[in-house]
Amino acid sequence: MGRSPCCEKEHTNKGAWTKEEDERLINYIKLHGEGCWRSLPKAAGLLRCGKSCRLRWINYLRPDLKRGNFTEEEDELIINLHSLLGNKWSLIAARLPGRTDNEIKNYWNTHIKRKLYSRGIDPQTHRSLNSTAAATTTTTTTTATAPLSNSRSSSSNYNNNQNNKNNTNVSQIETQDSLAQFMKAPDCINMNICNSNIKIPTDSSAEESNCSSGVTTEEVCPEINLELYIGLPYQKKPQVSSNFKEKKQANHHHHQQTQQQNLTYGCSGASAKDVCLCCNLGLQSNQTCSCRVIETSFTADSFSRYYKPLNS
DNA sequence: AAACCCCCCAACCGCGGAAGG
DNA sequence: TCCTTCCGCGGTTGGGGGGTT
Repeated sequence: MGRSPCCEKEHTNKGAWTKEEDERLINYIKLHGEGCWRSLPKAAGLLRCGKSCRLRWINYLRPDLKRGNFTEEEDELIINLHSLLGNKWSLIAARLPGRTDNEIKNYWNTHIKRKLYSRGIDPQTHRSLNSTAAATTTTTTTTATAPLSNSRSSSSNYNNNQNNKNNTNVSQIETQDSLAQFMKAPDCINMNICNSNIKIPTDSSAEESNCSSGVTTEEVCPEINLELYIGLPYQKKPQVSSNFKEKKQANHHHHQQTQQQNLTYGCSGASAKDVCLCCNLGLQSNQTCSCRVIETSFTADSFSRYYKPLNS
Protein backbone atom coordinates (compact mmCIF):
# COMPACT_ATOMS: atom_id res chain seq x y z
CA MET A 1 0.00 0.00 0.00
CA GLY A 2 1.10 3.58 -0.57
CA ARG A 3 0.83 6.58 1.63
CA SER A 4 -2.34 7.86 3.14
CA PRO A 5 -4.23 10.63 1.30
CA CYS A 6 -2.88 14.16 1.60
CA CYS A 7 -6.15 15.70 2.74
CA GLU A 8 -9.87 15.23 2.83
CA LYS A 9 -10.76 17.44 -0.06
CA GLU A 10 -14.44 17.69 0.77
CA HIS A 11 -13.61 19.38 4.07
CA THR A 12 -11.19 21.98 2.79
CA ASN A 13 -11.70 25.66 2.07
CA LYS A 14 -11.00 27.08 -1.34
CA GLY A 15 -10.51 30.53 -2.74
CA ALA A 16 -8.98 33.58 -1.16
CA TRP A 17 -7.18 33.21 2.13
CA THR A 18 -8.40 35.12 5.15
CA LYS A 19 -6.12 37.09 7.40
CA GLU A 20 -6.69 34.57 10.16
CA GLU A 21 -5.67 31.68 7.94
CA ASP A 22 -2.55 33.56 6.93
CA GLU A 23 -1.65 34.17 10.54
CA ARG A 24 -2.17 30.55 11.45
CA LEU A 25 0.03 29.42 8.60
CA ILE A 26 2.76 31.94 9.37
CA ASN A 27 2.76 31.10 13.05
CA TYR A 28 2.93 27.40 12.38
CA ILE A 29 5.82 27.69 9.94
CA LYS A 30 7.66 30.04 12.28
CA LEU A 31 7.49 27.34 14.93
CA HIS A 32 7.96 24.21 12.86
CA GLY A 33 9.53 25.30 9.62
CA GLU A 34 8.52 24.53 6.04
CA GLY A 35 7.76 21.11 4.72
CA CYS A 36 5.40 18.27 5.68
CA TRP A 37 2.66 20.02 3.75
CA ARG A 38 0.41 17.03 4.08
CA SER A 39 0.21 17.19 7.83
CA LEU A 40 0.55 20.95 8.11
CA PRO A 41 -3.09 22.01 7.65
CA LYS A 42 -4.37 19.79 10.42
CA ALA A 43 -1.50 20.63 12.73
CA ALA A 44 -1.94 24.34 12.09
CA GLY A 45 -5.69 24.18 12.44
CA LEU A 46 -6.37 25.09 8.84
CA LEU A 47 -9.17 23.75 6.69
CA ARG A 48 -6.96 23.83 3.64
CA CYS A 49 -5.27 21.32 1.40
CA GLY A 50 -1.56 21.03 2.07
CA LYS A 51 -0.93 21.97 -1.48
CA SER A 52 -2.84 25.19 -1.02
CA CYS A 53 -0.86 25.98 2.14
CA ARG A 54 2.40 25.42 0.35
CA LEU A 55 1.34 27.68 -2.51
CA ARG A 56 0.19 30.40 -0.15
CA TRP A 57 3.46 30.32 1.73
CA ILE A 58 5.75 30.10 -1.28
CA ASN A 59 4.01 32.73 -3.36
CA TYR A 60 2.77 35.17 -0.81
CA LEU A 61 3.66 34.77 2.86
CA ARG A 62 7.35 33.96 2.75
CA PRO A 63 9.23 36.75 4.53
CA ASP A 64 11.98 36.93 1.94
CA LEU A 65 9.69 37.93 -0.90
CA LYS A 66 10.76 41.16 -2.48
CA ARG A 67 7.39 42.58 -3.54
CA GLY A 68 7.09 45.78 -5.49
CA ASN A 69 7.60 46.47 -9.14
CA PHE A 70 10.14 44.68 -11.25
CA THR A 71 13.16 46.77 -12.09
CA GLU A 72 14.44 47.29 -15.60
CA GLU A 73 17.40 45.07 -14.73
CA GLU A 74 15.08 42.32 -13.58
CA ASP A 75 13.11 42.67 -16.82
CA GLU A 76 16.21 42.17 -18.90
CA LEU A 77 17.42 39.32 -16.74
CA ILE A 78 14.08 37.56 -17.09
CA ILE A 79 14.12 38.03 -20.84
CA ASN A 80 17.65 36.68 -21.12
CA LEU A 81 16.96 33.75 -18.85
CA HIS A 82 13.77 32.95 -20.71
CA SER A 83 15.65 32.93 -23.98
CA LEU A 84 17.92 30.29 -22.48
CA LEU A 85 15.50 28.29 -20.39
CA GLY A 86 12.08 28.80 -21.91
CA ASN A 87 9.11 28.59 -19.58
CA LYS A 88 11.14 27.12 -16.74
CA TRP A 89 9.78 29.64 -14.29
CA SER A 90 11.15 27.97 -11.21
CA LEU A 91 14.65 28.02 -12.65
CA ILE A 92 14.28 31.64 -13.65
CA ALA A 93 12.92 32.50 -10.22
CA ALA A 94 15.91 30.85 -8.61
CA ARG A 95 18.06 33.49 -10.27
CA LEU A 96 15.89 36.39 -9.09
CA PRO A 97 16.16 37.07 -5.38
CA GLY A 98 12.82 37.43 -3.66
CA ARG A 99 10.77 36.64 -6.73
CA THR A 100 8.53 33.61 -7.10
CA ASP A 101 7.99 31.51 -10.16
CA ASN A 102 4.32 32.43 -10.13
CA GLU A 103 5.12 36.12 -9.93
CA ILE A 104 7.58 35.93 -12.79
CA LYS A 105 5.19 33.86 -14.87
CA ASN A 106 2.44 36.41 -14.35
CA TYR A 107 4.79 39.27 -15.06
CA TRP A 108 5.98 37.61 -18.22
CA ASN A 109 2.46 37.08 -19.51
CA THR A 110 1.20 40.55 -18.62
CA HIS A 111 4.18 42.81 -19.26
CA ILE A 112 7.23 41.31 -20.86
CA LYS A 113 5.44 39.62 -23.73
CA ARG A 114 3.97 42.95 -24.67
CA LYS A 115 7.32 44.59 -24.30
CA LEU A 116 8.94 42.08 -26.62
CA TYR A 117 6.18 42.39 -29.19
CA SER A 118 6.68 46.13 -29.16
CA ARG A 119 10.33 45.48 -29.95
CA GLY A 120 9.30 43.18 -32.77
CA ILE A 121 10.53 40.10 -30.96
CA ASP A 122 8.65 36.85 -30.64
CA PRO A 123 8.54 36.13 -26.89
CA GLN A 124 8.61 32.37 -27.42
CA THR A 125 11.50 32.12 -29.82
CA HIS A 126 13.24 35.41 -28.98
CA ARG A 127 13.72 35.98 -32.64
CA SER A 128 12.33 38.77 -34.73
CA LEU A 129 8.65 38.46 -35.48
CA ASN A 130 9.35 38.68 -39.20
CA SER A 131 11.65 35.69 -39.25
CA THR A 132 9.36 33.73 -36.99
CA ALA A 133 6.38 34.42 -39.18
CA ALA A 134 8.27 33.52 -42.31
CA ALA A 135 9.46 30.25 -40.89
CA THR A 136 6.19 29.21 -39.37
CA THR A 137 4.17 26.54 -41.08
CA THR A 138 0.63 27.15 -42.15
CA THR A 139 -0.70 25.21 -39.21
CA THR A 140 0.89 27.54 -36.72
CA THR A 141 0.74 30.80 -38.56
CA THR A 142 -2.31 32.12 -36.83
CA THR A 143 -0.96 31.57 -33.36
CA ALA A 144 2.67 32.34 -33.92
CA THR A 145 2.01 35.73 -35.36
CA ALA A 146 -0.94 36.68 -33.22
CA PRO A 147 -0.43 40.05 -31.59
CA LEU A 148 -0.78 40.31 -27.87
CA SER A 149 -4.36 41.33 -27.77
CA ASN A 150 -5.97 43.39 -25.09
CA SER A 151 -8.62 40.74 -24.93
CA ARG A 152 -7.96 38.32 -22.14
CA SER A 153 -9.48 35.42 -23.92
CA SER A 154 -7.35 35.80 -26.97
CA SER A 155 -4.19 36.23 -24.98
CA SER A 156 -5.04 33.14 -23.03
CA ASN A 157 -5.54 31.23 -26.21
CA TYR A 158 -2.27 32.44 -27.47
CA ASN A 159 -0.60 31.27 -24.31
CA ASN A 160 -1.90 27.79 -24.45
CA ASN A 161 0.46 24.97 -24.07
CA GLN A 162 0.01 23.44 -27.46
CA ASN A 163 0.76 26.64 -29.23
CA ASN A 164 3.85 27.18 -27.19
CA LYS A 165 5.10 23.77 -28.12
CA ASN A 166 4.43 24.42 -31.77
CA ASN A 167 6.30 27.68 -31.69
CA THR A 168 9.38 26.43 -29.94
CA ASN A 169 11.92 25.15 -32.35
CA VAL A 170 13.66 21.85 -31.78
CA SER A 171 17.13 23.22 -31.30
CA GLN A 172 15.92 25.64 -28.69
CA ILE A 173 14.27 22.84 -26.77
CA GLU A 174 17.52 20.92 -26.83
CA THR A 175 19.47 23.92 -25.64
CA GLN A 176 16.97 24.77 -22.96
CA ASP A 177 16.85 21.23 -21.62
CA SER A 178 20.61 21.07 -21.47
CA LEU A 179 20.75 24.35 -19.64
CA ALA A 180 18.00 23.30 -17.31
CA GLN A 181 20.06 20.30 -16.36
CA PHE A 182 23.06 22.52 -15.73
CA MET A 183 20.97 24.82 -13.60
CA LYS A 184 19.96 21.88 -11.44
CA ALA A 185 23.44 20.52 -11.06
CA PRO A 186 24.91 20.82 -7.56
CA ASP A 187 28.39 21.38 -8.88
CA CYS A 188 27.47 23.73 -11.64
CA ILE A 189 29.51 26.69 -10.48
CA ASN A 190 32.01 27.76 -13.08
CA MET A 191 30.84 25.28 -15.64
CA ASN A 192 31.84 26.53 -19.02
CA ILE A 193 29.25 25.51 -21.51
CA CYS A 194 30.11 28.07 -24.12
CA ASN A 195 31.78 25.55 -26.31
CA SER A 196 29.71 22.58 -25.37
CA ASN A 197 28.83 20.76 -28.50
CA ILE A 198 25.11 21.02 -28.31
CA LYS A 199 24.07 19.25 -31.46
CA ILE A 200 21.09 20.24 -33.45
CA PRO A 201 18.89 17.28 -34.32
CA THR A 202 19.10 16.36 -37.95
CA ASP A 203 16.28 13.87 -38.15
CA SER A 204 13.52 14.36 -40.65
CA SER A 205 11.14 16.05 -38.25
CA ALA A 206 13.80 18.48 -37.21
CA GLU A 207 14.63 19.30 -40.78
CA GLU A 208 11.21 20.74 -41.16
CA SER A 209 11.73 23.02 -38.25
CA ASN A 210 12.61 26.64 -38.93
CA CYS A 211 16.17 26.51 -37.68
CA SER A 212 17.18 22.95 -37.92
CA SER A 213 19.64 22.87 -40.76
CA GLY A 214 22.98 23.39 -39.08
CA VAL A 215 21.81 26.23 -36.94
CA THR A 216 24.13 26.84 -34.04
CA THR A 217 23.26 27.68 -30.48
CA GLU A 218 24.53 31.17 -31.04
CA GLU A 219 22.09 31.63 -33.87
CA VAL A 220 19.22 30.56 -31.71
CA CYS A 221 20.03 33.17 -29.09
CA PRO A 222 22.43 35.47 -30.88
CA GLU A 223 22.44 38.12 -28.17
CA ILE A 224 23.32 35.75 -25.37
CA ASN A 225 26.81 34.83 -24.39
CA LEU A 226 26.46 31.20 -23.48
CA GLU A 227 29.61 31.13 -21.47
CA LEU A 228 27.67 30.60 -18.29
CA TYR A 229 29.04 30.45 -14.82
CA ILE A 230 26.17 29.50 -12.61
CA GLY A 231 26.18 31.05 -9.17
CA LEU A 232 24.25 29.88 -6.18
CA PRO A 233 20.78 31.37 -5.90
CA TYR A 234 19.91 33.93 -3.33
CA GLN A 235 18.01 32.91 -0.25
CA LYS A 236 16.39 34.63 2.68
CA LYS A 237 16.11 38.33 3.17
CA PRO A 238 13.35 39.71 5.37
CA GLN A 239 10.53 41.57 3.72
CA VAL A 240 7.18 43.00 4.44
CA SER A 241 3.52 43.18 3.62
CA SER A 242 1.26 40.16 3.44
CA ASN A 243 -1.58 42.03 1.82
CA PHE A 244 -2.13 42.83 -1.81
CA LYS A 245 -3.44 46.33 -1.19
CA GLU A 246 -0.59 47.11 1.13
CA LYS A 247 1.74 45.79 -1.50
CA LYS A 248 0.40 48.11 -4.16
CA GLN A 249 0.52 51.10 -1.85
CA ALA A 250 4.03 50.26 -0.81
CA ASN A 251 5.39 49.71 -4.29
CA HIS A 252 7.39 52.86 -4.35
CA HIS A 253 8.87 52.26 -0.94
CA HIS A 254 9.74 48.68 -1.80
CA HIS A 255 11.38 49.70 -4.99
CA GLN A 256 13.74 51.88 -3.02
CA GLN A 257 14.36 49.06 -0.58
CA THR A 258 14.99 46.71 -3.42
CA GLN A 259 17.64 48.92 -4.83
CA GLN A 260 19.27 49.15 -1.44
CA GLN A 261 19.20 45.38 -1.11
CA ASN A 262 20.75 44.93 -4.46
CA LEU A 263 23.60 47.13 -3.46
CA THR A 264 24.10 45.02 -0.40
CA TYR A 265 23.75 41.66 -2.06
CA GLY A 266 25.28 42.32 -5.42
CA CYS A 267 28.23 40.32 -6.56
CA SER A 268 30.89 42.85 -5.76
CA GLY A 269 32.09 40.56 -3.03
CA ALA A 270 32.29 37.48 -5.19
CA SER A 271 35.63 36.29 -6.29
CA ALA A 272 36.49 36.19 -9.94
CA LYS A 273 35.85 32.48 -9.87
CA ASP A 274 32.32 32.96 -8.64
CA VAL A 275 31.02 35.18 -11.39
CA CYS A 276 27.39 34.31 -11.70
CA LEU A 277 24.86 34.03 -14.46
CA CYS A 278 23.53 37.52 -13.77
CA CYS A 279 26.95 38.98 -14.31
CA ASN A 280 27.48 37.00 -17.46
CA LEU A 281 24.19 38.30 -18.72
CA GLY A 282 25.62 41.76 -18.48
CA LEU A 283 24.36 43.01 -15.14
CA GLN A 284 26.59 45.19 -13.09
CA SER A 285 27.66 44.30 -9.61
CA ASN A 286 25.06 46.46 -7.97
CA GLN A 287 22.20 44.99 -9.90
CA THR A 288 19.99 42.00 -9.26
CA CYS A 289 22.25 39.15 -8.49
CA SER A 290 22.34 36.16 -6.24
CA CYS A 291 25.93 35.21 -6.07
CA ARG A 292 26.41 36.11 -2.42
CA VAL A 293 24.16 33.35 -1.26
CA ILE A 294 27.10 31.27 -0.14
CA GLU A 295 27.26 33.45 2.92
CA THR A 296 23.61 33.01 3.83
CA SER A 297 22.18 30.17 5.83
CA PHE A 298 20.10 27.45 4.24
CA THR A 299 17.67 25.09 5.74
CA ALA A 300 18.11 21.58 4.46
CA ASP A 301 14.77 21.94 2.78
CA SER A 302 15.45 25.16 0.95
CA PHE A 303 18.85 23.92 -0.07
CA SER A 304 17.50 20.74 -1.62
CA ARG A 305 14.87 22.81 -3.35
CA TYR A 306 17.52 24.54 -5.40
CA TYR A 307 20.16 21.85 -5.65
CA LYS A 308 18.73 18.61 -6.82
CA PRO A 309 21.51 16.31 -7.87
CA LEU A 310 21.17 15.24 -11.48
CA ASN A 311 21.12 11.60 -10.57
CA SER A 312 18.88 11.85 -7.53
C1' DA B 1 -23.04 57.72 -10.58
C1' DA B 2 -23.46 53.64 -12.96
C1' DA B 3 -22.21 50.40 -16.29
C1' DC B 4 -18.85 48.42 -18.77
C1' DC B 5 -14.29 46.89 -20.01
C1' DC B 6 -9.73 45.50 -19.29
C1' DC B 7 -5.81 44.19 -16.55
C1' DC B 8 -3.58 41.98 -12.85
C1' DC B 9 -2.45 38.35 -9.95
C1' DA B 10 -3.70 34.92 -6.34
C1' DA B 11 -5.25 30.57 -6.52
C1' DC B 12 -6.58 26.39 -8.72
C1' DC B 13 -5.85 22.36 -11.79
C1' DG B 14 -3.53 18.64 -13.76
C1' DC B 15 0.58 16.40 -14.75
C1' DG B 16 5.13 14.08 -14.07
C1' DG B 17 8.84 12.66 -11.26
C1' DA B 18 10.26 11.31 -6.69
C1' DA B 19 9.60 8.74 -2.80
C1' DG B 20 7.21 5.83 0.72
C1' DG B 21 5.25 1.40 1.84
C1' DT C 1 8.92 -4.17 -8.25
C1' DC C 2 4.65 -2.18 -8.15
C1' DC C 3 1.24 0.83 -6.45
C1' DT C 4 0.01 4.95 -4.24
C1' DT C 5 0.81 9.44 -2.54
C1' DC C 6 3.62 13.58 -2.14
C1' DC C 7 5.76 17.43 -4.05
C1' DG C 8 6.72 20.83 -7.26
C1' DC C 9 5.97 22.75 -11.63
C1' DG C 10 3.69 25.11 -15.58
C1' DG C 11 -0.69 26.41 -17.52
C1' DT C 12 -5.05 28.43 -16.72
C1' DT C 13 -8.87 30.77 -14.50
C1' DG C 14 -11.79 34.09 -12.32
C1' DG C 15 -12.53 37.74 -8.95
C1' DG C 16 -11.31 42.30 -7.69
C1' DG C 17 -9.77 46.77 -8.76
C1' DG C 18 -8.96 50.59 -11.68
C1' DG C 19 -9.91 53.13 -15.78
C1' DT C 20 -13.09 54.68 -19.29
C1' DT C 21 -17.42 55.86 -21.27
